[in-house]
Amino acid sequence: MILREDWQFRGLVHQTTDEAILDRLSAGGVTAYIGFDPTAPSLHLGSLLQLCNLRRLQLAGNRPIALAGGGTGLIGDPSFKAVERPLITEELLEENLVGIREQLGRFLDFSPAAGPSKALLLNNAQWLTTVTLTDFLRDVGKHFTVNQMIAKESVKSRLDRDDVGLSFTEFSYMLLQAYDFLRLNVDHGCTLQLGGSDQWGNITMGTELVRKETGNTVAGLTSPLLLRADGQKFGKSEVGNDKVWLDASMTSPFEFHQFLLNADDATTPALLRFFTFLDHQTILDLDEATRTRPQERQAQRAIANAVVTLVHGETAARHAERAGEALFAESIAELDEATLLQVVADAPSSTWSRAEVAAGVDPAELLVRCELAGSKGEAGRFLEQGGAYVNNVRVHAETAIDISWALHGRYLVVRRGRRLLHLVVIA
RNA sequence: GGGCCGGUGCCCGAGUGGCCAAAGGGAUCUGGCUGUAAACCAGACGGCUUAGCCUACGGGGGUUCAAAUCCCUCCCGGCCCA
Repeated sequence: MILREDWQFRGLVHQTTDEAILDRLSAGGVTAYIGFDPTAPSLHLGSLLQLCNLRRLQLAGNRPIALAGGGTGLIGDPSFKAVERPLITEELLEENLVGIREQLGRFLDFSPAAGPSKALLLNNAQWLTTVTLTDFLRDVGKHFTVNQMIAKESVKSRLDRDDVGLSFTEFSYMLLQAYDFLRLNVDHGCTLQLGGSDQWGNITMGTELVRKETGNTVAGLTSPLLLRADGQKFGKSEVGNDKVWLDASMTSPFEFHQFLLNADDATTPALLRFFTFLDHQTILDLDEATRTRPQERQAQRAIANAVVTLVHGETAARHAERAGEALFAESIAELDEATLLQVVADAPSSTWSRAEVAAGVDPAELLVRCELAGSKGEAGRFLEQGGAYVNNVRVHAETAIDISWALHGRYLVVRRGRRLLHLVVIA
């Protein structure tokens, strides 16, 4: 499979500084980089497309560089007003990089066996914290005019607003990113930067800086932003308003799987192309399946299984799928003990004494103690609205729950809403 | 440093002494329909021992029977001037 054709089929190319870059990538031997945010101990769904792109590159014989934005994370925003770039300490950054490194390893080959296309993980703190101010202003700043910088679409909206300003630090961000590209070109022979379409302005600053400072020609390529059918940015968690993380302890494999399984029909063609490595014919067949038999959700299943397998492994993917089936399609009371435990393996759990359950449990208190409701008032609301279930049976405020409810004599599966679970183990 | 404007619930935003737990929108949550979807419809959306009480309108202090609303002060943001 030729990379150019594959990427065009998948719609991965939004803009390029030089269309011929696709041919060079197809031929192999190109060193390319993408920046990642290291302010959390895990990457999230928003990075998945870029991760896949790096993987695709490497599979085609190119060398991927994952660049952690530790420099920018360390600086943060001095005006405190932007929550987007929280201040981060060097120790925390190091910790985060450990987790991120492991996640990258699922997509990229960092082993020496990969030869010249062995992946690299770098941290821009390495050069951003050591370059001197005068060097930076002379070598980087002199190549750009403020006039062109304020014309960038990325800062224009901020400059036009009359309630918030744009700090000099934030404004300088594009120069820092340009400098990254310069260092990677000089030190590692990197000639391509990838990113989302929102990165276009920053990327072109980089290609320009490299050309002016070294005379080398380097390229930029952006991928389209993945949007949901309703125009919202894709990647928010189903439960709450959180991001979908790649770390199993932050977003369980089950939750992750469910999130993808619930993707709306209109988004599946893009998800299949962006997030899976399925061949073209399989993708076209799945498109067709979505069109003609949407209720089977074959595409969603394929996406969920493929992505969870890639991120968490095959076993986790199988368990997640099985758990969903049991939870939504079968009677939970009829599962044998081992299957039941496997189904709720991802859910938080707590241990209660036999005596207190035998004495009878108030449903509202049950929800609060299982952390499925934030307060008694909220618990009351869920019960009133019919959003509380024990062992998949809807319960109300006056429902008396006692030891006779226990599955296998010692479990209560408490659920709030569609898919928020908690397991009570009776000791 | 000076002048002017502003800081309201998760976000945006109305409110300029009592009728304010605070309009409206968005987000979120629950239910209904359905395909564990989208769209749509209905309801909820600070807490509690819930016809009541407590906590909340940047922080602190004050005026008043009564303050998100008035006064003082501090902090933060924006615009302009130096």
